Amino acid sequence: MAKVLTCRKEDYAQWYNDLVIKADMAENSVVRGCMIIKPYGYAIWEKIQSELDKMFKATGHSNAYFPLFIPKSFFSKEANHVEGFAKECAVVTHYRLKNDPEGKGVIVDPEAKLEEELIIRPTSETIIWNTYKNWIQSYRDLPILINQWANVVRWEMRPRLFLRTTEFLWQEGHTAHATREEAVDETLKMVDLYARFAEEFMAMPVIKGTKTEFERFAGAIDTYAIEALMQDGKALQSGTSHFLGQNFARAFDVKFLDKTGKLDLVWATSWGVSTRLMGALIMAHSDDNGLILPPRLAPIQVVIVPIYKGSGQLKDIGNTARKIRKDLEYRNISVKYDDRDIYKPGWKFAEYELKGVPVRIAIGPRDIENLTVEVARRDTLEKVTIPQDKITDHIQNLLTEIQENIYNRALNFREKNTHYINDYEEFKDLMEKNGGFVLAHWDGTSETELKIKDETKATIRCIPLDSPEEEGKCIYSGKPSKKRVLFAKAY
RNA sequence: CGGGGUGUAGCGCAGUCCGGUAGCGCGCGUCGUUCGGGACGACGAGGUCGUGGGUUCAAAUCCCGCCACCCCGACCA
Repeated sequence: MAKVLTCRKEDYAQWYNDLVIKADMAENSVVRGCMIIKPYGYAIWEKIQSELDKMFKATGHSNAYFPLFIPKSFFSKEANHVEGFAKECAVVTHYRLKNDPEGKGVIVDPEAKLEEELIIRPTSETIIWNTYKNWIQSYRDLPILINQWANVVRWEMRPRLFLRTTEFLWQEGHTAHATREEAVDETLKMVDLYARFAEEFMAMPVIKGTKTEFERFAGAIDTYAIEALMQDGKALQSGTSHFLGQNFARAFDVKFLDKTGKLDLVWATSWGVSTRLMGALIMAHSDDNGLILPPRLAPIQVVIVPIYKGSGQLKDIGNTARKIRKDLEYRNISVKYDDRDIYKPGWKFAEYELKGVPVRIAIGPRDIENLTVEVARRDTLEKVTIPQDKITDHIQNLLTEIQENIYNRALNFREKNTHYINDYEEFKDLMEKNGGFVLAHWDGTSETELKIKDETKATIRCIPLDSPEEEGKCIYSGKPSKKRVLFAKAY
């Protein structure tokens, strides 16, 4: 088969780039760092959105929409928050263009300067808390459980398709609560929800944990995250949920009267996942032939390819194909029958493998004669011949099996690449060679964390929630430690 | 911002050293033969050579300036 992708072994980053483009998911735009999400890529994002949205609603959240522009002054209200985002904000200073008097196209009209600059949201805490101030007076107004689907802009130094783009799509939940406990519960509930989504829909095992002070969200008391291991041994932070304490309520003066008539600041959380999940999905499962999509997120779950000579054969095959499609669609399986005459079967096989379609059915004259079809699965590339009257059940079971198989494969990979390390030399050696997850003891100081980062490029991805209490010594400083933390090189 | 590289047809590139008709592969269009793992033939369309200046009879090619993009680092969902 003709190679369209760079091999993973040869150059993992190049393989990723090739795949995103060749599978027709996205391309770079004329604006540096901003991508064009193409229909096939967007269809996957829509599946992600749709499933998450159902989960948010099932946990009591509603969608709303807040503005793209945020007054500059809002960013000075929460000190840590501005420090975290100031370096990467796009700023709107003018609101009008005019023809260049010297005839060189258009220029920014200097007379149309804004009194106060507007910041294109890098995240919406500030404008949302400024709004919540007007919505909240009493404990009866709480909780507020809102999510928004939006685009945000962060002026990153080095963009990569899906993984780190200047503009990206995401959802951001922003909730307001009467008590600390309730807000903490919400934070945990949402990180659990993300983990469940990653594992059940993306077939991607994740580790839940809290971030260290150094890695924490700007303005948060606690940041919880899900971390996944990619095939090149690097970690990808795939979702975060922040307990914001009363920081934003304090910054925007959002108070409420409790049942006893006492005035108190409101407790906050925020949580989000972004189009970065697309990158995670690609890197968690795919191979040198292309994308491998989990059936639960694949826009096309089954493709039917006819193999024929002449229009007579195509007609018989078409009738069989359409009947199979109808039976599968009846069970809510999405099916594409590709009878385009401009491409040969071999071309189509390669194309749908590149695009990660979980199951392919091929029907040729041989099958018409024998009342069979050929079924190929994308995850293992295995092909079997199945009687036509068994096909619907077979496909339905196969989709479930593929979903489980790619999850287990990713889980096995992670287990093989998760190491318990007690020796710093061993740690350095591992980070240099294979990467992967390392569980090691840490003395809890940012100083040690930073030194390890400088020396090995590995960072503390999280302090895993399920990490057991255990007496140990910090891998770097030798000071006592009670818990292992998760180290990895990260995206 | 530091280091490296690249701008030539939709895409990938050669041509630049040594100035002289702008080329190759893929893709695209028409027609025909094909079709169980990326088919083949014939004909055809398509380029301000990133940009501004300079040298020259003549510039993709030499000289000077500018711009853009990519890769490696610091930043990051």
